[in-house]
Amino acid sequence: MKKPQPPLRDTRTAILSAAIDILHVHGAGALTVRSVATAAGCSTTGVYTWFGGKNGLVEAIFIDGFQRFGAALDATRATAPGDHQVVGLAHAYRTWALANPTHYMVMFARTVPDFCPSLDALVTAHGTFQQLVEATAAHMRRVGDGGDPTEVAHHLWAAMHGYVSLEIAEMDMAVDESHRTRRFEAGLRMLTEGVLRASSASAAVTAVDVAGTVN
Amino acid sequence: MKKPQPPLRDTRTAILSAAIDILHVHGAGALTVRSVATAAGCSTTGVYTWFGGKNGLVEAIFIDGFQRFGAALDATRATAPGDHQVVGLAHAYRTWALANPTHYMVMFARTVPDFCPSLDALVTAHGTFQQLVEATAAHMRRVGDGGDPTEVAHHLWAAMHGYVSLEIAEMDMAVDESHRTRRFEAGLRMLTEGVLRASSASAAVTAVDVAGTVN
DNA sequence: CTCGCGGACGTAACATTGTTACACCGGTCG
DNA sequence: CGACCGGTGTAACAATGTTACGTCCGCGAG
Repeated sequence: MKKPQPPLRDTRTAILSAAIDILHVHGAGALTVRSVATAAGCSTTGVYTWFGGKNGLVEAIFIDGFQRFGAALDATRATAPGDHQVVGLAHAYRTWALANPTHYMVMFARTVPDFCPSLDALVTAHGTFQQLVEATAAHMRRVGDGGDPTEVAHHLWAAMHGYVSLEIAEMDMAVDESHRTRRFEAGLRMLTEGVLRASSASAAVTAVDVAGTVN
Repeated sequence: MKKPQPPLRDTRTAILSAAIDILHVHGAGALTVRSVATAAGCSTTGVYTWFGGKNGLVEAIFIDGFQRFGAALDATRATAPGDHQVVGLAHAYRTWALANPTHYMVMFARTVPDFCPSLDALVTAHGTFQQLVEATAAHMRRVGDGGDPTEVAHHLWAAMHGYVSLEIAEMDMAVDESHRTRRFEAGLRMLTEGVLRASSASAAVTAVDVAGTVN
């Protein structure tokens, strides 16, 4: 089979990076096929030859976002392998999301109306999530918690996503940035302490009797 | 000043309800001025006379959503005034959000690209949030917690929003609905117990020393 | 009663956006 | 050399948000 891929894919990467630039600078509303094409130095056809359309481009943005996101989390895990790896990961999570709010929203909030991530894209997202699971598992092992790390990581993820996405949507009525940071850290502390405190509690996470709590 | 408003605003309500119907049934991507106008039985001009454009219409949807959301939460608070009012409120929160996912996303996730809620809209949203604050305050009073109810309510809100919005975006890899429900309830239980447990903890929420937790 | 005015409305146009059809061009292989 | 095939650009088409303009109706002034 011929040369695997001559530098033809350069236009593909040019288009993708131009799209991500536009998304970061001007928001999802400015992410038009024409603006991306002109920024990439080609015509609109290029978007269709390399991505099949706008949805394909958004999916590439989605996947690329999770790769960058995962890389940022990975870097944090590598440089801060101490006791508070989960806490460091959470801070990296929030830092990346607040530094790339539009990208984060494309990944988590379906900012582009008619876009639905494919299975491949969801697999990439799942891989990023696994980092949180691993860090959580290490943390729980260190503390002697016998619960299910995946489930605990889901709780952590949901909480981090809640704080961060409310913050991005400017729906938390916090006065200033430092207040938001303190709130996030306080919630994070409560969570980690609460999750780790009782092994029985996190064991009950996977099979909890529910009936009594509703009313 | 003449009659305040003769039934002229009927077209306004017709347009708004048609828009909400379309949003609920076909999603935010199908929310076009033309489709709304035809569904409401008028021309596209009506949207501009009554809402000033698509952004105005989306803002009306935003406000109406928070009013309905607040009414649902209010109803729950009225019918379940027992000990677990916060828990009941959380369930009502999740139930409403999962029953109206596209509406919820317009309200919290900026699904419509170039829409930014005005100050009035944010005031309405804040009013809905106050219900959560009041229920939290009552709960904390009952348990003797001396922390700041507003801050605690923010933590609860962020967590609920995290679970629910991940669920709506199909980003939580839960097998089935009951698993998601159990997860939500387990997280909610952890949260309420954790928040209430130590008054000192929730007092520290408002002024927590941070420096040591980052690394 | 007539006239004029102003608000609500519809028709039709315009700019923008996603998408597609078609022609071109350069390399590769028979 | 000629045919094919993939990447590219131009130009068109349908849909959408928006606006200009004309129309109709109700109401108050003269």
